[in-house]
Amino acid sequence: MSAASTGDEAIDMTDVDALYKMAEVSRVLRSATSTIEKFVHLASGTNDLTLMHCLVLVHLSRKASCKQLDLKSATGIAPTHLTKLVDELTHRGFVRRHRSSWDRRQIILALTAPGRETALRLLTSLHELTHKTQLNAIEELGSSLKRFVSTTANDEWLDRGSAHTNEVDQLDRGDMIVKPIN
Amino acid sequence: MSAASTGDEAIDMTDVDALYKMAEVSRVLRSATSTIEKFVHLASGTNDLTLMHCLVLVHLSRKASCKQLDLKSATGIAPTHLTKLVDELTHRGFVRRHRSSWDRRQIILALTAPGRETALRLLTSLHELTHKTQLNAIEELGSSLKRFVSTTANDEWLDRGSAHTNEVDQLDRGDMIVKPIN
DNA sequence: TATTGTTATACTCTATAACTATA
DNA sequence: TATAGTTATAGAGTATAACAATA
Repeated sequence: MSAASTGDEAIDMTDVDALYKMAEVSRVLRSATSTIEKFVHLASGTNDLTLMHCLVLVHLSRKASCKQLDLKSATGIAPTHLTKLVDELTHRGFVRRHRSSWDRRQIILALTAPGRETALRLLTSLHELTHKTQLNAIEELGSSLKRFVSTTANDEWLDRGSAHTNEVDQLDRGDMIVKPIN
Repeated sequence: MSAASTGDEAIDMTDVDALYKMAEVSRVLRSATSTIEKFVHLASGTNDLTLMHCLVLVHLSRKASCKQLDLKSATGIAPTHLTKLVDELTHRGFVRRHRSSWDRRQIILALTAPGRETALRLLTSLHELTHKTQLNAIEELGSSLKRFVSTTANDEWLDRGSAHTNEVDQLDRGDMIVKPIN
């Protein structure tokens, strides 16, 4: 109920309202996040898994195994945070960590049986409860914001180039020899 | 570059992609936030003002004075955080805090001359640099997310009613007798 | 030297609870 | 008792820098 919703919707929207909207979207986003997290709570039994935990679980459930590097680029989670998330998931017995014998710098991740079950239950919940409309809503969402950001980012005022290091992940085989660590 | 963008845009979007999108939107939102914050940095001279600081500044610049309670409901900022924000803005000399003599529980906020200047410079920057498209993008954004949240929130699975205490702010006069505190 | 991952720290915003002062 | 605001704490996620191990 910011000042943005006091009359002529998108027509008379002033610049000020952009600020209100930003804050509102940010809040609603948290709300949506916690909604999804509730699904995982129900699916997993624990109440300690966040949206980012879900992301990791779901991504891993799609592949037999996955390099941590690919997980990073696929989810966009900061490496420093990813380490903690995998720590916690490993500690809960959902994920196993291996070290690649091919390139010993890399970590290979794989779900355990309970981890895979949990991920599948989460996906089932999401499938039952989300509808095309919602998915499309989220879809539009991302592109809308990206439009906003890219337009302003190219402006003369902002010299500092935004370090966008988005690389696609495509090169995971998941069939190399690995050894357990943790 | 999540797994969501590997082919048929919104058509073949699976439930999984909702998760990726959520995380992506969250990240892009931060990006947009920092874009706006750069405007304030340029307008204010300091680099220590966040989007929420902007919100407060801009909201205050629209009224002669403003109850903190109204600021809370207008911006949606948590009371606990609002205290800190106003602390900082007061410390920077942008805001003055008064105690209402009418209801001595309430705090009345007003911009100082530098604060008002900064707010106006910020608004000018925003006006020059944002376009209708971007504003509409943000507008759609909020409603999209809200649709997602409200649809899932009414589900049988989630019993805990979301405590939505959104009240509109309309009752600030800004012409009552106030006394300085800080 | 460059890359992968870890550790540690600081920061922003939220949520909660306990508290003061006032109504 | 209820309301306005403050304080303190914990949490999630990000950013950054320093570091180890490997390539």
